[in-house]
Amino acid sequence: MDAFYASVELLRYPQLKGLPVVIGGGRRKVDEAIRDLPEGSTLADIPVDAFPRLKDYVGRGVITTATYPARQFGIGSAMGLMKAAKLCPQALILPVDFDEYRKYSRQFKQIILDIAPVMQDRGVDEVYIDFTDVPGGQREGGRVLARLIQKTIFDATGLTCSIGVAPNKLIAKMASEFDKPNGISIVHEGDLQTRIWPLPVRKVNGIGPKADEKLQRFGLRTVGDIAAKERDWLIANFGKATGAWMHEVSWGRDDRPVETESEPVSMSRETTFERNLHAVRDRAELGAIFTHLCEKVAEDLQRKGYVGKTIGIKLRYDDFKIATRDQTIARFTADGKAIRQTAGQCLKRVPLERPLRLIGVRVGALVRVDSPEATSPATSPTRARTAPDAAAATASLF
DNA sequence: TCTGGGGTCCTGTTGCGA
DNA sequence: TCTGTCGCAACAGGACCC
Repeated sequence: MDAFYASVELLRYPQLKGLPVVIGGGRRKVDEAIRDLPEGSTLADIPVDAFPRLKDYVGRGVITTATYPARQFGIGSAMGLMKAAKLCPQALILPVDFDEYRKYSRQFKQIILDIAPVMQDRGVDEVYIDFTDVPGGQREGGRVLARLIQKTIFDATGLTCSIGVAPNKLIAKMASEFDKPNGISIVHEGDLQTRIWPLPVRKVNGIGPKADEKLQRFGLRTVGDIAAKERDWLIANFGKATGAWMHEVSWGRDDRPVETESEPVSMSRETTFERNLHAVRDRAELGAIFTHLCEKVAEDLQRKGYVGKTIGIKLRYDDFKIATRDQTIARFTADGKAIRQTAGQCLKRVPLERPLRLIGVRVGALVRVDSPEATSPATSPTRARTAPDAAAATASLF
């Protein structure tokens, strides 16, 4: 298989070109900051001076994405806004406009589908493409097709797009980062030693901060360092699955196909509060938020045509520790009240002494509402396992 | 100084029935 | 009847990604 990995650059406000800009923050907060901007103006025609600066932003939130000039200051995705403000106080801050992103995302994917129909959706701005069977796909090692895709997307949307071409998804994704933004990188099997092995291990999709840290402890800094280790050594130190996976990855091997369709496994809604809330003191407020989240998940399920039967909750305490509880019920549901009821049961099994900063509701084990399972008679009640922390329940607080 | 929201997948533990 | 063990499903947590 030959794979493309394409990602579009969604920051596209021309007047902001070359400036340090971050997108992020609580939507509400940033909206407040730009409330006084000219009526009816879209972000694209707002003058640079009108945008708020990071130094003027106060409150919780993280960076969703940042322009390359902003990255020069050390700013990156998922960084707290307060920290980013220290690094580059003059950076402009824009609200996250997911509706807008989704619109462009659909366009970008449709264009690719029209050209190369074997496409895997990887989120709002990224896709994998198997172009093995695309007529002319092999010309100049894929470069001709990549250029066509870039040009078509740019003409239709004004978005630039970085593309990696390689024998598999793993390498294609890494290749796409070689020449950002708006680049095309082609990596052949024989380029493994020269182009992949020198990369830091963190560049591998699937090696995050934790795995990186552990690898560093063993003195493994680059992909090549991993490749130099025996497979058995990796398995002994990282576990059977992870160790074997690391070995394969470091040798550039990846046989995952490009998956053109997938069904969702779960849907959830969660929210971080403006200030920490306490289960007792802020009971009414929390209860209202909790119910609202259940209704939102129910709406999402109904709108998308799914029902689920594993209901779960998630709490994040003030110390950032997370607790989750879930429970599988006998019948599939997409009903807000049913979700609320089971989620409430889950809540009784979790400690509620500490202040909370986030609460979330999740529905998993999804099937399509029109599938046979969805309407089949209730399965025998799941074994009620005694909750080990049932004693921690602080009465029925919600 | 802090750290969003929506997901997926994996791992270890535990309880249950065969 | 008692006990061990094995596999499965459910659950909790955590890593990771966009």
